[in-house]
Amino acid sequence: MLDKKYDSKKVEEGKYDYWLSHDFFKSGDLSKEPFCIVIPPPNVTGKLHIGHAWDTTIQDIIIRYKRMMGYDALWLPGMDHAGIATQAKVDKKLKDMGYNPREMDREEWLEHAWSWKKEYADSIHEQWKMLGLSLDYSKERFTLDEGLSKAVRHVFVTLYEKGLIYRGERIINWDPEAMTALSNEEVIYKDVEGAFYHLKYPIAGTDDYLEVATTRPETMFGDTAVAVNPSDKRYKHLIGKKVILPIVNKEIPIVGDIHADPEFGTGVVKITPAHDPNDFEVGNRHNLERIVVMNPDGTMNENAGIYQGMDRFECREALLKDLKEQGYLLEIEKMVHSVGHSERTNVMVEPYLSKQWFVKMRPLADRVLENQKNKDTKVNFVPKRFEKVMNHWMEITYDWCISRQLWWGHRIPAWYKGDEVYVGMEPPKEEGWVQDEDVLDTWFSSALWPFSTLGWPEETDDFKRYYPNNVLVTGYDIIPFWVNRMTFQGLEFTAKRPFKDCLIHGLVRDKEGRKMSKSLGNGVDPIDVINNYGADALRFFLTTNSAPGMDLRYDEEKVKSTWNFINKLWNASRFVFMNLEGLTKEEMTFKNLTLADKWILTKLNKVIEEVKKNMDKYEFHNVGNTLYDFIWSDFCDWYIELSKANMNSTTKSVLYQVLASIIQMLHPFMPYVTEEIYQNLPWKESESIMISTYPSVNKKQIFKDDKEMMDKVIEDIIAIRNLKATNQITKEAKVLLQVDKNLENIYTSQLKIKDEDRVSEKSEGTTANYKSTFVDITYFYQGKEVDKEALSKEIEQLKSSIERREKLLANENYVNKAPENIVELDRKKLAEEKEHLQILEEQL
RNA sequence: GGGCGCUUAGCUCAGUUGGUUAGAGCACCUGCCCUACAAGCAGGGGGUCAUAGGUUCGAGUCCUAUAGCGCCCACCA
Repeated sequence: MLDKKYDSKKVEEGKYDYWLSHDFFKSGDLSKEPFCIVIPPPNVTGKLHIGHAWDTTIQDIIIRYKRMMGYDALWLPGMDHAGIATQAKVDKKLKDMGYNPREMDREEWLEHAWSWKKEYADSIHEQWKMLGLSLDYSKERFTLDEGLSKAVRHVFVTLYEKGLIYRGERIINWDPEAMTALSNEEVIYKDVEGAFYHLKYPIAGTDDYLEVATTRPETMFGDTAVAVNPSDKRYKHLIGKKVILPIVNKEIPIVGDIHADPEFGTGVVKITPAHDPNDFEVGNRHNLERIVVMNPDGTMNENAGIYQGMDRFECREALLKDLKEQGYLLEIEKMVHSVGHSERTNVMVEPYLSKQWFVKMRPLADRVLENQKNKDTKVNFVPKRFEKVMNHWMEITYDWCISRQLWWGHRIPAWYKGDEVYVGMEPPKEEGWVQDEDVLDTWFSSALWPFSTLGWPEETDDFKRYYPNNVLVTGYDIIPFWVNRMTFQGLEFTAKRPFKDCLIHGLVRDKEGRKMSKSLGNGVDPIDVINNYGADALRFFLTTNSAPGMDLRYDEEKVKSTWNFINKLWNASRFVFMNLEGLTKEEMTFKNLTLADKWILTKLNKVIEEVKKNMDKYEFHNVGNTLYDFIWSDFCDWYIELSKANMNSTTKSVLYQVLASIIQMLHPFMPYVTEEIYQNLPWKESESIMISTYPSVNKKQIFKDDKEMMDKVIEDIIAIRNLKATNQITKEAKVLLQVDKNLENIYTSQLKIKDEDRVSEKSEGTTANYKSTFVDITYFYQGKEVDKEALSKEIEQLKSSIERREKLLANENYVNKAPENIVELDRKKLAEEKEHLQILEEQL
């Protein structure tokens, strides 16, 4: 028997190990249809946050549902090495321990990184366990595993051979803190207060000068031209002449280039080809020298003359001071402009000329755009609107910088010997080749995740069986980084979409609607929530409180109310068990069903239908609301109350069936408490609820007319209770009750009418009467006259509703154009309203 | 500049191809310890669905415009 109160800790204890030890999470039953989800691999950098809890719970709901629906469900777990993020954390830890990570031997450093990985992987496993995720650990992968590394090399080599990977000197986003290149997606633009510095660049051989406006004066050591627009009348005549670069005292040409916008700034742009992507292009058009003026750590190099060794921002200050003193600084115009910051280290990104590896994106992206036109092979986004996000990215994407100057990652499979380059799966046999020091962008391996985890590039059984994955679940913020890249790599290498559906959810926000962040300190640790309310409450809260694709506010009050719901379910189960004690499968009977039995069974079957429909559409909030309402209002408030007055073996069987179905439908959302209740059923179809069969609609248990009749009886009872409450009719009141014999028990039990209070004719006191199709009830009590005002109000409302409906039905347009069932409903409703009105008027 | 989302009860949110009198949780008011549950039960109040037009027999839902809030992408010498 269950305890009096739901205790999440007690319920959850031991269950996960029980499921694990019985291999319930394992996939591989070849007699069933396969269904596969691969987990978005969390970074091995720290604790899972509440967003992970949301993301993974959605997946667990889907996979548990499919498992109960008879699929061979594989949910493949794994983690991501998370290059920059992990390396930064490991470095910090080493520094705290007193080491200088950059002076360490690469191999030695990697040992530290692997031990870090192990520690955090263990902690992530622990959190998955607490969340109750039914992951098939026998198939767990890590992005740096041998198999996945092989896939990475294979992809690199193949793309290289196809000419879709190349090495070149380009302006890339440089993170001076992590000292590595970044892709565009890893740069976050933020508005910062800066200034437009107007500088005087004297025109050689004259007393005149050009006014150049720049936000980054420290890059002037790399200036190799100034540009004006060829159509700009102010400066046209100067093209071909030279200006003298202040401080440096070097002559550089004035070139005409459309890059210079006459409307912007002064119309004169300094050109620094090694420190700006646009200037790089201008440089290419005019054959300009590229001068790098900074070191990888963001300090100025030898080209900066006396400023060498200063940090880039220090240099700016010092340089401006000198420019001012020498009369070259004309004006400081304050302005807010957006500046790129590193996603990981948050430092300002430096556009930097550097030799890196790139993926040529255009052909890969075009393939995705083409495929998305085919409804049978496209990735189906849920909600649909997110497809636009991917398509737009595919339209505007440019080459992906994939090399990273890090140690933690897949080493680039390229070897150099002098000017020769070799790219291959294995190192070249001959002596003298040196492997590229760099590793690949983390997302390069993540992009292969849906298939590399299944053994690809080998044609493994798993790959053939579980690919494409059925659904990928992730947040909309990850679409550019990951979803897009999986899609083009999937199409390129497997000729298939990586997953059929892509279910997108939003972000978890705090109670005020702010994004959760470390700096605000408003993050919520899912483990704390689990400790306070249980994993089941957290899971149900997360997955039933927002529409697909929308953000979710974390609100502890709602978690509490979820806890209340679970406690309600718990107590309803207790009630059922108290009455079912010893019920065997053989004793189950559905003979002589009462009106109430038929009503709840009909409702149950409607709920099953509704729930399945919404589960299949990933509309989990609808499932949650449907079940909440059914369990609390229909089952607890009505059926259980009704059952108390009529507890026989049929009632017991109905109680059993409804409860069993309820917990099965709730199981994907609340695995622990439903398992606990299931284990306490007097008999059960399977060892665990996890492997039981999901409820299906039983048409024989649908009794439409009885259900409608019962609905009216319920309406009556509510109205009579209302009558009693508004008139303060006490328990002692006498009752004159006329009711159909078959319904008598329902009315007397639900209205708590005792036999001794019943009278057969008019009695003393004030009277209050309620009459309907089924019942005519009069109370005789001590107190004020019935409040006729309320009755009059009700009559008025009814009259206006009747009038509205009559007008509607008199409208030929409506009757002719509206669907018949809608019109029919109005006619029926009108008849009922008229009947009701008559009854009310009699009472007045 | 381009795209997307939101605006519904005091608060947080649902509302799926247009169709009964627009729903829930929390909060609020009244009355109840009735042997599943007081973290509960019974009853109740509360919304001109951001604004203005339009389409339609019928609009919270579709179209157009406007306002406010938020997000993404691009640009920013």
